[in-house]
Amino acid sequence: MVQKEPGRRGRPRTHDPATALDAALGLFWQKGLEGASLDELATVMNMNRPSIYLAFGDKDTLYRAAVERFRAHLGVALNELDDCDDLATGLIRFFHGAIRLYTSGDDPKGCLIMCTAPAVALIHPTVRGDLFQIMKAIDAALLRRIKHAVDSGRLHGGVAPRTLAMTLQAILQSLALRSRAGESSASLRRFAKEAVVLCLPRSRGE
Amino acid sequence: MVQKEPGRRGRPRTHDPATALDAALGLFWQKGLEGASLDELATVMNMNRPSIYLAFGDKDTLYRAAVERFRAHLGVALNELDDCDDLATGLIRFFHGAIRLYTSGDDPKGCLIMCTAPAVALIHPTVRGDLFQIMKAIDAALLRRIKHAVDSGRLHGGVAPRTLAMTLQAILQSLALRSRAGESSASLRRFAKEAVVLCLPRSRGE
DNA sequence: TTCTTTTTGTACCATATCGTATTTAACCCG
DNA sequence: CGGGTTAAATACGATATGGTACAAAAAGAA
Repeated sequence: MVQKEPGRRGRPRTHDPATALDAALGLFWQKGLEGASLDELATVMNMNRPSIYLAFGDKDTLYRAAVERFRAHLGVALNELDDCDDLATGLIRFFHGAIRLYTSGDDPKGCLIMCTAPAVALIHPTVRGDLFQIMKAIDAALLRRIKHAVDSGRLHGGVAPRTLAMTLQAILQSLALRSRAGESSASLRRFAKEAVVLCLPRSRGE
Repeated sequence: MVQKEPGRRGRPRTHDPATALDAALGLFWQKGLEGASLDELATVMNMNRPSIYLAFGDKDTLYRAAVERFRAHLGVALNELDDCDDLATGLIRFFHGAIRLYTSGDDPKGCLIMCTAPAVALIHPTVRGDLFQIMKAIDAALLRRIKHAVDSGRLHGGVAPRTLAMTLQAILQSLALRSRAGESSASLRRFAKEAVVLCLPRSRGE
């Protein structure tokens, strides 16, 4: 019904795993790991519970898959930094893209990862491990971009690039938390723009 | 058993409400609102469930009381900023105090508010409102201190104080999330120290 | 002592939850 | 068409949960 792989045996699945995972992601995003029940998940995924278990494993595993998918979205947004010569404008674009994601939909939900994973991090050590790795990966991605700007002479290396990277992620995390708390996207955009100016040492160009 | 107020009628309570609330705070801090069951709460509080309801209301209300108590702790730490003439050293002290709080105990738990409230913010609008108000209050407290430094000529007013205040809270929030994710307190302390240097425009004194 | 008041403690209940055993359906291949 | 294979669908079960009714206890007041 959904797709026809010729060599595929047995009854065909009526769902597309990717869209089903996206639906699960949406519910986890809104309600968190513990707030989303399997019944609700089954509803939004258009699957019954046994099928979920067959396709994705138990609830924790499904949640971790949703987290990984969300992380991939962020990774794509991070790569957009490379499309921009100027680091400052690239960062502003990245932050504004994040704000758009965080405040999309009926009610702003912030970041699935930063807003829902910490709550269960101490109960689910694997989730905590995922969270730690994701933060480190974001640090690394920002650091790579910063070093590139320093090497090409467009950024004064006055402060440790590592500290700058962590501060930029702090801003990203704050955007995530604040949007979930209900702060307006206009306020967040203003903050992001001015925070970049605050944090970036003057580039030689301007 | 705990205290004898002369005019008090009825059977005396065997628990101290303040210490019971602290115990509940500890469990919510570790497991979040949904992860902490009433049975566990009753155990750590040394109360049975009906007594909890009589003293604190339902689970959500108890959680909000724990959040308010934690916020008061942060408020005290924020006031320490006034004890220090130099804003930079005051901020570093404040951040280091927060790190000490976030990484205290057997396993680091981060910030009760920033790490557990966002997960349920969309399900419990009152919690989201509390979260919003708390963020605004922290912004305001930092802003007040920044303006004071500007007025007394110790801080160059190059960037909007409001943006600086929000950026400083972003650092605080990042300390909360990162400590919960398992980052070492040594790394966090280094970050906090260097981030303050990065964010604060040079003061005239140095 | 007896009554009133307030808290404690036990028992209970309706429901929600996660997970699975089992049956039924849909498709490919021979 | 019939056997094999895979997934869907129904049903079930064991347990956990939030919340409360009710009884017992401990104090002051009369």
